Amino acid sequence: MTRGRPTMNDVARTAGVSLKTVSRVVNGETTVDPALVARVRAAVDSLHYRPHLGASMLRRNDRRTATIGLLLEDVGNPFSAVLHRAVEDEARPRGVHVLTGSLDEDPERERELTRAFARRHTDGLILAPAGSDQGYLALELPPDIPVVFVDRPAAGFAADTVLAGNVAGAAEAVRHLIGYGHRHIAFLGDLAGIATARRRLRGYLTVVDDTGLAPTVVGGLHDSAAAEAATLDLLDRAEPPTALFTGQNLITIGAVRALRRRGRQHTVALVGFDDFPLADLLEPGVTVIAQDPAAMGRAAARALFERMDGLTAEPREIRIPTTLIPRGSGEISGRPTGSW
Amino acid sequence: MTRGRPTMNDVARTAGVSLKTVSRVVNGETTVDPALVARVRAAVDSLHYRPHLGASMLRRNDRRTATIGLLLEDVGNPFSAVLHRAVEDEARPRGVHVLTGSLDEDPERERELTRAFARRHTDGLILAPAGSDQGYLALELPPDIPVVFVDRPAAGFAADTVLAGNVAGAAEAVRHLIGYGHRHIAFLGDLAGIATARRRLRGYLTVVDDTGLAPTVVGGLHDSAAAEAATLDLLDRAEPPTALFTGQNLITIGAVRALRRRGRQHTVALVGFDDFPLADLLEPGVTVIAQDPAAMGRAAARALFERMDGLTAEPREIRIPTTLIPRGSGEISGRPTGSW
DNA sequence: AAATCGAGAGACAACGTTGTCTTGCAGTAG
DNA sequence: CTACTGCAAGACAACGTTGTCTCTCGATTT
Repeated sequence: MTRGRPTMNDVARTAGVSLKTVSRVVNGETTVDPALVARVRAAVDSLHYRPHLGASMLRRNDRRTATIGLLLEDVGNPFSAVLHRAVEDEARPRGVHVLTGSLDEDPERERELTRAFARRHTDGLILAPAGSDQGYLALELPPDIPVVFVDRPAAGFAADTVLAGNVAGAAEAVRHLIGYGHRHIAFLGDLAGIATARRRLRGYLTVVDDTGLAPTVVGGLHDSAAAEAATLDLLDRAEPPTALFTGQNLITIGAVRALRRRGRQHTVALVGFDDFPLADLLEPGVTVIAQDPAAMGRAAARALFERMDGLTAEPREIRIPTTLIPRGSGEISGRPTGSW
Repeated sequence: MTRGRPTMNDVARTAGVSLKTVSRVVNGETTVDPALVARVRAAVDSLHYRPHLGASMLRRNDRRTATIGLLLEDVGNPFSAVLHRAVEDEARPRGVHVLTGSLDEDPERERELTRAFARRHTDGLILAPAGSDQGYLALELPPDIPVVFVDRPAAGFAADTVLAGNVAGAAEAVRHLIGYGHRHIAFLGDLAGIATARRRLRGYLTVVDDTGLAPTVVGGLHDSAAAEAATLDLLDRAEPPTALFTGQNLITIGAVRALRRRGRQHTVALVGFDDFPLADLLEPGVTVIAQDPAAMGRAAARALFERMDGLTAEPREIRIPTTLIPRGSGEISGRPTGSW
């Protein structure tokens, strides 16, 4: 009674009723004498009683914690942050809260956090896989808690998956550049271990092959500095590409920096995968294949809640289309100036 | 046994030992016969048993949930996102997980989420207040769960507070502009209800007053579009300001857009409060007073953990200094060209 | 007026785990 | 050979709540 926070028992004693009656009042059951309801309410207020969700959920039949887990690459990066926010907005009206974690491309951390969330009995899990195999989920997660993959496909575990149109978006970017007369288009991409990076490369290669062009691929770029160096290297070659397609946000920014340093930002075309703030304010504006992280988060959350509500159907693959936003850098002509 | 997930009891039955022995093994107690430990381990593996953290924490003496709450303005905006990430990084080595929520400047939502987290028994709470009074915390939160305020000061509730040097940073910005010869410096600020906005205004007013200049203040700007309109209005006046000091990220971007539309980006100086990505790649680069959201998150998390570890001391105010980063826009001279 | 019914309120067990106490058994001292 | 010590392992209660069952008492039925 004088220890920690007050319990239902303390309230019952104060109100002079039984424990169970307090429980009924707190849970809004209607079969309680209004006079007793008032006494209980008064006791609750005077003691500042708050129900203990953990104890309640232990005893309840449905065993819901009203919590979901959300594991992203890095909650601090803009893409993940916007996706996170969209998930929160879907969860809010359902009274569900979100436990978050950043994986930093670390498969071990992915497994570790998955296990931690399972111990906490989150009701569901939205995961942007870092590792290449999610087979462990069958062991770590009890069979009744649903999973939705987002941004990246999973392997070894079947579940709803929400993806951007990576192959299609990349193909569109390359076709766009070809439309402006480019014949030598270089691709700068992220680590080959990342599934989305591979898909974007595939989109590039397909179009380049179909058009009979020669591919130029630089991979393994994971940050802005590496991308800048790689771009400088490309530009300094004997036969530099006339256009760049960058596979990711930070790579795009590194490429912009490199183009500036060589004063080539108005002569070498650039299309980047993934939009970023202020892309329109640069000189020239940066043409991008925009993903829609908010739509991805919404779709993932909705799919998860459908599963939590008992939907049993074949795992679905939900594709969120990308949009090409022309802003100038992608509309630089590839035909030699005054060549005819 | 055949229902839901396996419990310690199921493991005990499978291993042929008592429930308590399983508990001891799971908790790594050393007073168990190695042979039994092995039997229990095997049973755990074969059943995929995972301990139920909720039940455990209900019974345990320390009653820790190893969860903290983090309530920010909007987990999707870059400032909050980076701060969130820093908190996660401090929490990770302690095995603590983070429940997040966005307040969207809504005091009611602040209170609602605070209450929700209290029911979940988070061990601590980091809060960027949306409302103007946090007196309710004394009622909603049990006395033993510590709170740290971040980014904005609280009222009506004493606790550690981590703030950026808002007044000092704003003053530095204005002095910087004055140093470049400006006499007519306009301030564009956020909603007056936001404490940080008021502090930045105060910094501006103090320096302007001390220097004997006349203030020009436009307040109530909360998004980029409003800021752009307000800036256009200022520029179109008979005697437009020669320099702008913008009180926040989105306002700075709106101002950049407006300056471009009037072609004044190289003649009107601009310093913005709060850094943003790519500010260095614009033409001219945008001079900013950079906050350090990562340092703020780290400091808040550290303070919280100290309190959770039992530190009892007067509430502290921790100030994270700002840095002026000159990039061009703030170094445009305010003296009429060729005037002497 | 006696028997029946229904509704409100309490007693009790249970959720899955850990703290405490007790038991049993081997090893040691007297 | 008996009594005592020490330690591993089990029995039992408890954490704060809700599901289920039972009880009481006033109201309705015949």
